[in-house]
Amino acid sequence: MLASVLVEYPVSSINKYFDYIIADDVLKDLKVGHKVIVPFATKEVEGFVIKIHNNIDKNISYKKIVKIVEKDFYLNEELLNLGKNMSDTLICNLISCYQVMLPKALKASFKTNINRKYETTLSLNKNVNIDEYIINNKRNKKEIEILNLLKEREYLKSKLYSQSLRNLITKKIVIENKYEINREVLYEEEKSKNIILTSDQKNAYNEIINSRDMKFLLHGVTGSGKTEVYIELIKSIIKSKKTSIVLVPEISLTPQIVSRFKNVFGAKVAVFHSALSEGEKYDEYRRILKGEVSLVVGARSAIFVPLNNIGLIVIDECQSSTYKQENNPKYNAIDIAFKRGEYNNAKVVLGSATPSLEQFARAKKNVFHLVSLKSRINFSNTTYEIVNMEKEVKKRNYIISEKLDFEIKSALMRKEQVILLLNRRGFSTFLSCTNCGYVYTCPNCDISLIYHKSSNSYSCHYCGYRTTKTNICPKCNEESIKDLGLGTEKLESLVEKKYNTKVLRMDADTTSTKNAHQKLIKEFSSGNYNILVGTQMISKGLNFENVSLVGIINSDASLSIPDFRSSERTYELLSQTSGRVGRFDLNGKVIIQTYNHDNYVYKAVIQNDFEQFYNYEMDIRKRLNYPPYYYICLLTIISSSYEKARDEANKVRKYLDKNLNKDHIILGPSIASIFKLKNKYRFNIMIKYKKSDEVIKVVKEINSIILKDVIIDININI
DNA sequence: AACGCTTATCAC
DNA sequence: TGATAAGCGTTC
Repeated sequence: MLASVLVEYPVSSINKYFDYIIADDVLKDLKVGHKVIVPFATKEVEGFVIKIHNNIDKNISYKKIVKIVEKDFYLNEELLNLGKNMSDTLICNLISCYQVMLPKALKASFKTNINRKYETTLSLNKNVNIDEYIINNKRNKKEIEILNLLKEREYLKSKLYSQSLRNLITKKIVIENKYEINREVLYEEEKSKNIILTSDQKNAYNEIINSRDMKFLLHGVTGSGKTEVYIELIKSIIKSKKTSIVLVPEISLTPQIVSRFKNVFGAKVAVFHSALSEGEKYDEYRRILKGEVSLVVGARSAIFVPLNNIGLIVIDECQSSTYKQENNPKYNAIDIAFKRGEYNNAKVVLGSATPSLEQFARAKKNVFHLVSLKSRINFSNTTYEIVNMEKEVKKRNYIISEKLDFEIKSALMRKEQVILLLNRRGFSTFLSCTNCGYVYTCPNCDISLIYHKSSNSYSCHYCGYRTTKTNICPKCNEESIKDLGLGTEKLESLVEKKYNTKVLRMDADTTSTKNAHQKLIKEFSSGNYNILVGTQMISKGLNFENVSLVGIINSDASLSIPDFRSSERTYELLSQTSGRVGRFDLNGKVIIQTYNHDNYVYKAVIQNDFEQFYNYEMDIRKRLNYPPYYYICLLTIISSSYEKARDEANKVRKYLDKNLNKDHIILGPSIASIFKLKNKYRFNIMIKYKKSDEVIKVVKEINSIILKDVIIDININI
């Protein structure tokens, strides 16, 4: 027999099967989906068995499979088909689709050892008369001490480890029992709070459970208690002996939410998030394989867990862009959820206070069954105010307006806490020479460098380039580099001085170490700090009882990003951030500073009116042929040579014009928004389309028409 | 991706 | 003429 093996090199030139002979001793265990080691050219590599067959080609001299990597691990039929489908629709290598499904410990490319964890306990050898041994070895006090302990009960080897113990083991007086253990994911236990659903939640639950529909959008304002509905749904799924997956954006996958599920479902839950070590992830994965798990809670890649008999998939905060993977395979976990839902006949529930336009549009067209949660639980009054910064600038208030200043002062006086949101990290946002006007840019990218005071360096947020701070202009050699613009670091020190109070900063720079995110949240909620300054990472999911004021310093930054989704993202950011106040007894205030006060986004935000925003934005999308009216495929042509990138991009455009029919709108090539990145030049071509089949067929062939050293990045359905 | 094999390039 | 670099094609 032969096995078709997909070798674990994610390269397009070997994105195909190689056949190997299956020796009899391997054949008895081998399953399709198993991982195997095979000789490949001069080396041995890992690969997946895709097919077992008997079509022998006499012209090929076959090699033999060396061995199965792990007998109890194989990709099941569902996942094998899913990977195939991903590779076809996303236009990427098949092997990378399988790799993305696995924890790192099962990937060949991950060379450090992630082993199973074992524990060794000790017990006495029952065939030896211990008392007799003790009498004969009276002088050996240490040994006798150990033996007396072991008479009572078993001990861990690590607890009693000594030379005497080693002697006892070699003499076979004491026996070692080695067994495998799981690394445990710790969580905080809650005093069992019996959840009683509100009538609103009960209705939502019933509507989902009793409906024959399979796809739902649970639209509930911030704080309307979606999680309780999820938990109730999962309970009923477990009762019917089925399993569930809950996806959460990484950022909101905090210990709070984890312990919430753990407290209800106990050992039946497996958790996947970035704070776990690879070993812990591996153990959680194997618990699923063993069938010990009926609920998986995790971020994006948890959608691929090998659960059988799935009855429910929940995607919380479904508007989040983190469900789309940025690098290959560029899958969207929500699309995968629907695929797995269909295969398993499972209900898929998207939940959000601010669903994406595409999602809400589908709900309106009854592609998704819309379920609304309207009433907020335990919410007090929140008032909104828009501050026109154009007027403030005339009063020389560049950063904090009169109104915000007043509110901060009164909140601090009442001993309440304040959150200030600024969506730019670093100290300053650009560096410029006051003498010659030179702007300090990254040598590898077409991006201005950002000054970080804490590390005293200039750094590029795109390629990671760093250089130490200097005031000398590299162009005119004058000592006249000035840092301009406002970042979280500068805001932190400014606010600290202005209000003479303790300020905590939370952004990618202060949360890069393990569990730092969690520590900072604890610090702030314990009341050690009065003001929290942060980027968008503070906008989601955090609940602080004592926060009564949220100030959004420069909401225009997010609005002016050149992307058709910038209004939508701004609406989401603002309404999510507003949800940080008034969650408990305190009345909340939200102050939004902007230079575009008459923009429709603000009007919808202060009225908390998603539908108003939706209608306005949909009208724009329709006029400009953007999603949900058209799908978008973005091609990026990348080369270290400017001319090559430009010429190949033009070539691609001509090819598309020739092969795609007139229903497609093709734009470009245009210079990418970051034209030069990591020393490579980038051109974009955008295809707007209604049906994906033809686009996929045509785009798939692009690789064969362009130069081999030019990279084409394909992003279908962005 | 990684390796071996063929072919181009250059100093002498 | 050899020695090294660059390009190319193969991997069951």
